Amino acid sequence: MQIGDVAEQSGLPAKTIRYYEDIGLVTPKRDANGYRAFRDTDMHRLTFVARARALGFTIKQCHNLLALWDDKSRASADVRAVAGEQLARIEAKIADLEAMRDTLSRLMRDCSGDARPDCPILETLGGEDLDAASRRRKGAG
Amino acid sequence: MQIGDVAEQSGLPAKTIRYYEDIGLVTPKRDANGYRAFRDTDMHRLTFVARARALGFTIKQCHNLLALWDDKSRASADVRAVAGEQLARIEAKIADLEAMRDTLSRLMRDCSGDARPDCPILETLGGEDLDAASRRRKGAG
DNA sequence: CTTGACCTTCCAGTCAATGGAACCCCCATG
DNA sequence: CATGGGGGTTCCATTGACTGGAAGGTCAAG
Repeated sequence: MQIGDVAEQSGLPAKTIRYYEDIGLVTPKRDANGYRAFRDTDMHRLTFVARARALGFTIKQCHNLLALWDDKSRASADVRAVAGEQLARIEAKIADLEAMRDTLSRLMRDCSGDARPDCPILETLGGEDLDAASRRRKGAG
Repeated sequence: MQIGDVAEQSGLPAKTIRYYEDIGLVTPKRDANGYRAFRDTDMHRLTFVARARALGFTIKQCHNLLALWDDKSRASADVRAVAGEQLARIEAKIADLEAMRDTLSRLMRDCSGDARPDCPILETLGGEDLDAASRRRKGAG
C-alpha cells in the first residue's frame, strides 16, 4: 500500500502520515522507487493513532499507548492510568469552557445587539471585574 | 509605567506583553533609554485583551474587539456578532469534549485496571469501530 | 512523448506564546 | 571607581500538531 491508500483508509491526510513517520509513530518500509510501502501493521498503528487523537490524546500519549500496545505483557492498569489522566484533562477543559460559555452567554443576554453603541460586552471586558460588572447591571449586589 | 508594573497589574507575563506589542495589540511609547512607557490607555487595552483571552477569544478576535472598542459609534450588534461566533465555537468544543469524555469513561469502566494484560481500551483503539466494540462488550449490540 | 496523478524532500508558516542568550541601564554599596 | 543585582532590550529558537507550497522524481494511459 502506498501513502494515498493509507490516507484514504485511515482518514488521515498524507501530509500527516509523513509527519507521523517523522516523529516515529510509524516506520513504513520503502519500495525501490523510494515510495513508502505500508504493511498491515503500519496501517493498524495509524488507525490506532487516529482514534487516540480523536479522543484527545496527545502525540506523546499516543507514543505511550503504542508502546503499551506492543507490549503483550503490559498490565491493563498501565493503560488505564494513561486514559484516566486524559479523562481528567478533558473534564478540566470542559469545566473551563463551561465557565467561558456561561460568562459569554450572560454578556450576550445583557447586550441589546442593535444599532446603539452602548454594549455591556465591551464595558465588561474593558472595565471592572467580570462578575462585579454583571452584578451591577442586574442590580443584584 | 514600565513593563514590570504592567505585567503585575494585568497579570500578563512581560514576555506576552512584548509579544502583544509585536502583533500590534498595544503600542506603548518609549522612554529615552528605550524602555517601554505604558500609559493608562495601554494598560486598559492589555487588561481588555487578558480578559478576552480568558474567555477564549482568539488574538484576531481581540483585534476586532479592540477596534470596536475604539470606535465610539460602533453598534452593539457588531460586538454581539463577534461574541456570538465565539460562543458557538465554545459550545461546539464542549460538545466534542463531552463525546470524548463519554467514550473514555465508558472505556475506563470496562477496563479492569489490574495486572492482567487484556484491556478494552487498547482493544478498542486498535480494533473496530468504537461503538461497535463497546456494544459487543456489553452484549447489547 | 506528453499529460496528469501520484509520490518524494525540504522549507516556511500557523497560533499564542515561551525560553534563553547576550547585552544595556540604573541604583546602591564598598 | 568597580561591582552586583535587578530591572530592561533585542533576536532567535522552540513548543504541538500539523499544513501549505515549491521543486522535482515516477508511473500508467493515450
